[in-house]
Formats: sequence, structure tokens, C-alpha cells
Amino acid sequence: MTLDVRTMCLGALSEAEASGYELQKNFKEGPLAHFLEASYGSIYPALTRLTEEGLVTCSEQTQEGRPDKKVYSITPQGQDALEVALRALPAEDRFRSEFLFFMSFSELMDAGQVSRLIDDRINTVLGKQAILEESNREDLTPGQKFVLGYGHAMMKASLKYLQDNRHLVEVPQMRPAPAQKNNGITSPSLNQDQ
Amino acid sequence: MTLDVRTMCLGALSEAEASGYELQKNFKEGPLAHFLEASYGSIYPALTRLTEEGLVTCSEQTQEGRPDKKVYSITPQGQDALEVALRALPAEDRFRSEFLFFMSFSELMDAGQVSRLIDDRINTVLGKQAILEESNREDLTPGQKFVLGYGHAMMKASLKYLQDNRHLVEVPQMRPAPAQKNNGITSPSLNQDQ
DNA sequence: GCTTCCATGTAATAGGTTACATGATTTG
DNA sequence: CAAATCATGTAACCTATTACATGGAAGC
Repeated sequence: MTLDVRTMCLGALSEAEASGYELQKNFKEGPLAHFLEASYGSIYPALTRLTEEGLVTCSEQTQEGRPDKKVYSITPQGQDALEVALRALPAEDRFRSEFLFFMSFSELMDAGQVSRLIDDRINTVLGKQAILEESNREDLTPGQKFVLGYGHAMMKASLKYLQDNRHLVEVPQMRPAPAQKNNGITSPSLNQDQ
Repeated sequence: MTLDVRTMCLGALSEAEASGYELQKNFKEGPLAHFLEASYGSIYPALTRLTEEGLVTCSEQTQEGRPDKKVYSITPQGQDALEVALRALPAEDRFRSEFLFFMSFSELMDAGQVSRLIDDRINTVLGKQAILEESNREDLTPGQKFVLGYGHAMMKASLKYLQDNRHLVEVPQMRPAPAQKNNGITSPSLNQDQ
């Protein structure tokens, strides 16, 4: 089984009823933001399908000063389906990083580009960290807190690694360079903790 | 630009010539294993396309005792294309974790399942760590070492977090209701396989 | 006045996985 | 003797992204 948008929506609706628009926002800014993401183009069809299958119901709400809203709620069958799904074994994570791919070819880039890439990366991680911190409220379930903490730990580790090891790819390689002191290239061993 | 299998293959071939079969193995077991993965169904068509575009060339090699092999090498145009691609801004990481999704609903699972999930996760991370350690050879480029070290740091942080915080989801939550009867509603379950 | 937020949806497209099809050889 | 490894490829399928289409209200 793969974690698809349909299951993501069902899970989110088991926490609270919401519209498609709100779901997208929750994925993007909620406590699970670091590993969930979905576009409207996948959310709306998913909700239609869940409704057809009887796992959620929809009630249209007219609002003043705002567009109409379709609020979806989970049904008992939906809750059941979610709990059944939760008994299976989770599939492996899907992680694909263009940043790391680029970095693995740092010798093919000039120093400026490499540094820029790392700076950008640090900034995006800081941004994501801020999002997680904002969504850390008291009303989160233990599970959500656990997951949020996990994301936070990963980002902290990421920042630390980038800061501590950027010199490995920023030190100009094979240059007929003049005397540059401080050639502190530490052997990039895997197990360097401190 | 998105990191597609075609670009992954081109990058790998810029390091060394290889067959499609070898590329898959390299993705799965090499120093970039933690964020690259591709099936044969995507690699072989990608190689065909790269050849058509003149970015790689192919030479068939007959082997004794083994099936014939198609060894692909990068062309100057291919090397050029790779370096051009490297000047762009990398797209955001794609990360989707079914494990974390499950954990965020830990209250809906029984304690045994939660513990099993965490144990399994620890074991898979340990397995991936072993793969990375095995691929840590001296002939890696600085970029590859940097990326491999990054993966290693992430896994270490992951293990530490799991071990230090599993109690957050393993402590039994105050459940009001004792016996939940299992009503056998044949609900249209989510992706029931097996 | 421009941009962002609210709000829903469809269609074209891209990109990938899984299963299928084939088959010799080596390892346990 | 069964399983894994080596080796390539296609076809059916699935899922998700992007762009398109629409439009009022609120904030800057």
C-alpha cells in the first residue's frame, strides 16, 4: 500500500471536518508538513472518490463574503477503513532530493554555486522549522507531537550537518592555488560525533 | 526541473560507464542510496531516450556465462547537458513517509502495533546505515562523501529520536471505553491487498 | 491598485511502478 | 533443487503535478 492523497485526506478528516481548501493548507502548514504535501488537483478528486465510496460525507455551506464551501466529514465506515489501513505494514518512505543529487556533483560546479545552494538550503530548512514550531500546539495528539518532534529533530540534524561540513565541498578542489593556509580538510569520516 | 530518472542516469554515467542493471544496483546500494531509487521500468526507457538524444552512447558486450550487456557511456554533449542542469536551482525535496503518517494516528492503534512499527523502523534504518557504511570508500568524490555523510547524520538523528521518544506513543493513553466490539462491517477498505 | 486569500474543479501531461515476458548461471 | 543473480525490455496502470478556468473580498 502506498500513502496516497486519498488516505491522507481520510486521515485528516478523522481529526476534524474540513474543506478541500483547508486540507491543503493543513498539509502544508500543519504538524505533518514536513512529509505531507498535496496539490488541489489531487485533493479534490480524492474527496469526490471518498464521498462516492461512502467514507466521507459532504455538506455544502454558503458563506457571506466568501465562496461557498464544501465541508467533508468522516463516516463510521470511513473511520473503520482508516483503522483497518493502520493495521497494515507501512510502505517504505519515498525520499528524493535534488539538492543532494546536485551536491554529489559539487566538483562540476563552481564554488559560488555550491555556497549559494547550501545557503538556500539552510534558509529553506529554517523556514520549515518555523512552520513546525508554529503548529506545535497543546491540542495535538501524542502521535502528532511525536511526528512533529521527529521532523524537528531531522531539521536540526540537517542544519548542523550543513554548517559543520560545508567546507568539505566548499574548499576549492584541485587548484594550482598559491599558499592557502588553513587547509583543514578533516577526513570526512562517517562517524564523527562530538 | 525535477530530478527524474533520466537525469539520475546521466549523472551516474558521468562517474562511470554502466549498464542499466548496474545503474539500478548503484542507486540502491551506492553512496546516494538514501535518496535515490529507480525501477528497471524507468531506467531502461530513460537510457533509450538518452541515447536517442545523443547524451550517452551504448556498446553491446557479449559475456560468457552471463546475458549480454549494454554498457552506456556519457558523451561530451551529455557531460555538457549535466553541467548545464547543475547550474539551475534544485527543486524541493520530495519526502513522503507512510511510517510517520501511521505514527500520527498512534491513538488509533493498539500498543503492540505501535511498538512493532517502531522496532521495524529502527531495523530498516540500521539496515540503510549499513549500506551507506559499506559504500564509503576512499575513491568517492568530496561531493559524494558530503552527501553520504549527510545521509548518515540523518539516520543517526532518526535512530536517536526514535529511541529517546518512543515512550511518547507507547505509553497507553487514558482510554475511556474498555471493550470495543468488533462489528464486522464490510466496509470498502482502503487498498486492501494480499 | 495590486496582491493575496478564499474556494472549487477539470484536463492535459508527466512520471513513475508493477507485472509480465524470457532465460542462463551461480550459489546455498 | 530452489533461490538468487545477472540481464533487458514492454505494456498496463496509477498517481500526481501543472496549467487552465472562474471570481469575489480583504489587506497592503
